[in-house]
Amino acid sequence: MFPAVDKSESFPQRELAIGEFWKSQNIYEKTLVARAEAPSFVFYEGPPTANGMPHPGHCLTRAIKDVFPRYRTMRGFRCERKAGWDTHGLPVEVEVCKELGIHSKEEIEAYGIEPFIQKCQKSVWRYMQEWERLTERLGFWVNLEEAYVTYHQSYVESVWWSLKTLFDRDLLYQGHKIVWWWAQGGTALSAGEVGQGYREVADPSVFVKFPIVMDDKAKKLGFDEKTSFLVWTTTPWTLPSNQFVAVHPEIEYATVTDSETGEKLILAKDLVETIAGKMKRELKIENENGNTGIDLLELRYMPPFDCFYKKHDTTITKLQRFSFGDDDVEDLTAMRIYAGLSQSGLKPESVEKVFQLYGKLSNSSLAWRVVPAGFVTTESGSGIVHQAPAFGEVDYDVLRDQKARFEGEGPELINCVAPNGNFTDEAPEFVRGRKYEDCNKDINRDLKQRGLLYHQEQYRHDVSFCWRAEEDRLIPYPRESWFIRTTNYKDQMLANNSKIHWLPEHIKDGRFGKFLGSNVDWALSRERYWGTPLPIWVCQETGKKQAIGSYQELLDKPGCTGTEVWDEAKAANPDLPDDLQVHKPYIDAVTYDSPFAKGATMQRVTEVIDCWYDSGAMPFAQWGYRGQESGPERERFESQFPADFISEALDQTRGWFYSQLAISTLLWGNDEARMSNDEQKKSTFDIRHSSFPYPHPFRNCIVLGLMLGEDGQKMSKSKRNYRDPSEIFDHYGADALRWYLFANQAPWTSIRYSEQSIKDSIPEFLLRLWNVYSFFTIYANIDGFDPGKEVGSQGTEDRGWDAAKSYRPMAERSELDRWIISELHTTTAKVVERMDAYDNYAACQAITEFVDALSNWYVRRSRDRFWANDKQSPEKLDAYWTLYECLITTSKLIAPFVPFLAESLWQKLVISVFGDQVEESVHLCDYPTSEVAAIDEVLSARMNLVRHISSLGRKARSNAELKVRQPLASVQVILADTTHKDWLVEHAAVIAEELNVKKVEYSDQPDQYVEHEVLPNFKLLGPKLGKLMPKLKPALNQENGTELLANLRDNGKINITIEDKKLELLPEEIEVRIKAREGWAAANAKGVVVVLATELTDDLVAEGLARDLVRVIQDQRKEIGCDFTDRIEIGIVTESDKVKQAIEMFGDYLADETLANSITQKSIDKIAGNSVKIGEHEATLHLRVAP
RNA sequence: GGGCGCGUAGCUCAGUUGGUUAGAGCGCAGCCCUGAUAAGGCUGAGGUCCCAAGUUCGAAUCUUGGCGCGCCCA
Repeated sequence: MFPAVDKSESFPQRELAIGEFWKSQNIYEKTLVARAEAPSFVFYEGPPTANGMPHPGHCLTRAIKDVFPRYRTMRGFRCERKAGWDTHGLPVEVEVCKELGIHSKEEIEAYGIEPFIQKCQKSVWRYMQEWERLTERLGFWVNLEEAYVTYHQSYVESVWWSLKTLFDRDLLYQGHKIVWWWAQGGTALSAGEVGQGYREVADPSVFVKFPIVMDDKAKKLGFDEKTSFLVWTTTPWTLPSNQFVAVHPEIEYATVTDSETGEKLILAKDLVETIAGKMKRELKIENENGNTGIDLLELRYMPPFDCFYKKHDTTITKLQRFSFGDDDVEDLTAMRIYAGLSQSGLKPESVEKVFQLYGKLSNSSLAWRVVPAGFVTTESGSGIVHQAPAFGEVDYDVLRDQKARFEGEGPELINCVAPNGNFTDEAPEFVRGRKYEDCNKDINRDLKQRGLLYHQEQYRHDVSFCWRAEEDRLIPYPRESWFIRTTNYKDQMLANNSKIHWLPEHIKDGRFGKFLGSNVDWALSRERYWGTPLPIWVCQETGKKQAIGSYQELLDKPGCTGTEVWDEAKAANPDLPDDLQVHKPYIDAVTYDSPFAKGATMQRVTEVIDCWYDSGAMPFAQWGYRGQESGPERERFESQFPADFISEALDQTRGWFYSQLAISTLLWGNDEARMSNDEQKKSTFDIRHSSFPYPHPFRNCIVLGLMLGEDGQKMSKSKRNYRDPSEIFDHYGADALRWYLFANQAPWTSIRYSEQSIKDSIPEFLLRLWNVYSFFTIYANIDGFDPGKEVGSQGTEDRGWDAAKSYRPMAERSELDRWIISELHTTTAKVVERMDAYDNYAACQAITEFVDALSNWYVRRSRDRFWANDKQSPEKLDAYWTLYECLITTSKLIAPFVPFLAESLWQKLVISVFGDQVEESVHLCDYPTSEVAAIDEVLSARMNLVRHISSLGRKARSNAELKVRQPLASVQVILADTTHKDWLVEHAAVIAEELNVKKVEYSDQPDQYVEHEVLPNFKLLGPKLGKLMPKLKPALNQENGTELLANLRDNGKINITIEDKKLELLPEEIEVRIKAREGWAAANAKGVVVVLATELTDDLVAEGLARDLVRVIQDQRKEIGCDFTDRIEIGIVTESDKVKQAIEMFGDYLADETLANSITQKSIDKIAGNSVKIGEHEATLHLRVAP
C-alpha cells in the first residue's frame, strides 16, 4: 500500500520534514560518498558576506548554484561544494563603527585598533545563522561545516604567498591613487560615503592666461610672444600644482586678438562669443580656418606659478619617448593606449592622428604641455582645461597615460598641498602653511597683479562635503598606494576570457571583455584596519622591501621579534581566535633584522589589501595552498582547478569574476616576462589543459540578472520593497520559489520579484504533478496495486520490475501507454541536453510540458482503465505500471530543480513499497537517460493531432453553444495533410469520446464544408522569384483554391501568370490551408477543420439528460460524503416525461456510473429529497448509501 | 559623458539561422467537467513587436540614428 495522501499537509510542511530527513540521514554526504571515484565536476562558491541579512536576490544566486551541482551529481560526477564567507573589508568596519557610534579613523584609533579588530571579527558572523537557515531551507546543498573563511590564518597565508609571488616578479609597485580626502579629518572616504554629502555651492570660475613657449612648433603655427592659452579652472588653489593643459582633439580652436589689450588668446572657437560677452569687448578671430585640438598638441607654455617649473627645468629634457614604429601597432586599442587616450571616447580617426603625431616626435617634456583629453567640452569654460593630476582622478589618468609614453626622470606628480590641507614649502611663498581653501582669493589677486588673470566669475556646482563634518569639503587627493601590474597581462586575460563559456554570451565580448580591454593596474592597498595585511616589510634604513609568504617564514627571519604582543593578548583573553595573530595590530608589531643594512629593522607597511583580492584568491586559498610541490593542499587544489561552473549576479563582473581571472592569469600565465624569471620557473605550478591553454579559473559562468523589488526598483532595506525570504518559504515553500526562479525566465533576465508569480507557479506545475501522484495513489490503493510485492528484491533500477508478473513489455501495451512513455523519453533527452548546456529554463519548460501531457491527456484518457471493475485485467495493470514509471522518472527528472517535492514523491511512491532495496533518497539516484528505442515520433505527432482535433471540436461546440454533455450524432474532420489519416480513422473512438459524438468521419468530399487556400512557401520561392514574390500571394488568392488543387493533382504543378510571367509551382513550393465555409458549426486551425452535426434526435436528447442526471447524482454523493467505492440507492421523482424516459432508457448506464444498486422513480423513505435541475427540467433526487 | 543590456498582450516573460495567422503563464470574460473535487479543463478577447530610416523579394529578428528604462563606470 502507498501511504494515503494527506490533504491537510501543506508543501512547506512537507519540505520541513524532508529537510530533517536529509539532515538526519546525511543524504548530502552520501551523494558524495556514492561518487567518490567518479570524475569531478568542480563548483566554486563565490563567498557572500554574512554581515547583512540575506534577501530574495540571494535566493536566486543560491538556487542556481544548487541546481547544476545537484544535476551533475545525479549524472555521475563528484561535485564537492565547499561553502565560503567573505569577511574582510570596509562594510564590516562601517558596521562596527555604527555600533560604536564613531566615524573617523582617528576615532577608531582612539578606541583602539585591537578591540576594533576583535569586534570586526565577531561582527562578520552577525547574520551567520540567518544565512545558514536560508541556505538549508532553500535546499542549497553546500558544505557549511568546512567553509573557507577569508580571515582564517591559512587563507590569509595563501593570499600572502600569492602576493609574495607577484612581488618577487616585480608585479607589485607603489604609486598614487586619487581618493576622496577629508583633509581636516585626515582620512579617505568611500564612494558610498561621498555620495551622501553633495551640496551646491558657488565657487570662483577663473580664466587664466598661460603664455605660450615659442619653440619651432609654435612658430610654425604662427603664434608669437604675445600669445597665451586661455585656461579655465574652478579651483584656483590647484594652479600651483598645474601639470598640463588639456584640449579636445576634435574641437576647433581660434586665436583671437583682444581689442583692448592687443594680446592674443587661444580658446575654443565656439566659446569666443561667450567670453567676449563676459568681457564686454571684441575678440577678433585671427585665423579663420582655425586649428583643431590635434594641431595644438605638444605645444608648451609657462605655468602660472614657477615653483616647480624652475626646479625641473633641467630635467624635463632628459625624458625619452618610447619608440615605436608603425608596424608595431596595428589595432586601434593599442593606438589608444600609446596615444594616452585609453579612457577617452574619441573617434577612431582622431586616435589615429594623435598616435601618428606622437610617433613622429622624438623628444618632448613631460610637464607643461598641451595634451589630448576626451572629457573637454565647449559647454563651459574656454575649451582648454587646467590639469592638476594630484587633485582629480581624470587629471591623474591623463598623467598616467602621458607617463606611459616616456622613460627617465621627470616630475612624477606635482603637489604642493599636504594631507592636512595646508600648502607645503614647495608652494608659492604667499600661501605656504595656509589652508588650501583660504587661498583662492589671494591666488587670484596674485594672478591679477601679474596680469595673468583674464576673467573671473562665480560658478554654482555640486560639491561633496564630509557627511560627518558638514562644513568640511572633500577634495580629490593623491595617496600612496600599492598596485598590481595587471596591465602587463591584459592580453593574456583577454585570451583567457575568450575560453570561458559565458551565459549570456554577450558578457564575454561585452561587459566583461570591454572591462578587460580598458584594464588599469589594480589598486591593491587600503589604508584601513580589518583586512588581509599587505605582507610587505620595509627596511627602516634603506627603504628596501621584502614580501613574506607565510607566518612561519616571518618567524624564521633572523632577529624576529614582536610576537609577544599577540601572546600577551591571547593570555589576557584566551577566547581570541588564533587567526587574529596574522591581522592588525598584532602582525604590525612583528619585525626582523634587515638584510639590507646592518642594525636596521624590517617593519611591515601599514596597509591592508582590497578584499576583492581575497575572494579572487579562493581557488587556491580555500585549500590553504601556498605553492607546495606536494601534499594535501596541492592535491586538493590541483583536483579542484579550474571550476567547471560558477554563477553570480551581474555586479560581480568587476568583482569576483575579474579578481579570479586576474589573479589566476598573473600567477599562472605563461608569458615571456614570467618565464624569464628563473627562480620562479623552478617553483612554477604548471597548469595546462590541452583544450584550455590558458589558466582561466572557471569554464562556465552564468551571470545572473539583478533581482528588482516589487516596485521595479533595486531592492533596498530602507524601502522595504521585498519580503523576507523566510516568509516565502513559510507560505509557499522553497520548491515554489525555486521553480519560479528556474522555470519562468532565463537566469540572466533581471527579474522583478513578484510574490504573486511565485504563488502562481504552484498550481501551474507543483500542484498539477502532485494531483497526478494523488490520483495514482488513490486508485492504486483501491485496486491493491503493489509493485513492491511483485518486484521483490529487484528494486526499481534497471527495470528490475521486468521480472514482475503483471509488468508487460511496452510493445504489448496500448498505444496511449507507449505514447506517454515515448513522451517521457523525449522529455528526458531534452532535459539532459539543455541542462548539459546550462539552460535550466528550457529544461523546465520541457518538464512542464510533460507533466501537462501526463495530467491532461494520459490520466484523462486512462480513467476508464483505472475505474474498471476487473482489478487484474492486463489493461488496468498496464495503466498502473505506466503511470508509476512516469511518476518515478519524473521525480528523478525534477530532483535537481525541486528537491523537496522530488524527495516526497520518491519516499511515498518508492521507499514505501521497496524499503531499503532502493536508494534511500531520490538524490542518490542516477539521472534518467532516454532510450532512443522508446521514442516514437510518429506516434507523438499523431497524438498531438488527436489532441488538436479534440480541441477544435470543443471550440466548435463552444461556438455553437452545444455543451459537451449533450451527445451529438457526428463530426466531420477534414485534413489538409492526409499523412496520418488512416491512423486517425482507427482512433476515431478517442475523438468520439472526447467530443461526446457517436461518429467521427474523415470526409472524402470536403468541398461542401471547406474552402482551400493556396499559399506560397516563402522560404523556397523567395530567393527564386525575387521581386515578384510579394505579388504571388494575392495572385494565388484570387484564383479558386479548389481549382488550383485540381490543377496540382492532374499536372503535378500549378501554373500561374504574374505580370506576363508564367510560373510553375511545384508541390513543395506551396502550402495548402483549409478553412471552414460559413454556415457550419466548425472550427479550423493548422490544417484541420472540424465540423459538427448539430441536429438533435430524441435519443440524443435523452442521453444528454442521462448524463446530466449522472452529474447531479455524483454531486449528491459527494455531498453526503460517500467513499469512492460506496454503493448507493437512488430515487428520482419528476413530472417531466423526457426525464422519465431518459431514466428508463439509460437506467443501467446511470447505475453503472454512480455505483447505484437501484434506481426507482419514487421517493425513498426518511431521505429528504433534493430539488435538482436536469437540463430544462425539474426533479427531486433521493439518495442514500445502500444498507 | 562612456560601456553594456533591455524595450513584444493589462502583468511577468518566451520567440532558434530573417519566411507572411508573433507565443506561454497569470489576470480578465464566457463556458465545460465532476470517481484527482476547497481540484481540473476548454474557448475567447487582448499586440503599431518603443519610434524612424536603411538593407532585403521579405524584418519582432540584421544595420544606423533617436526615445525610454536598468546596470556598471566616469
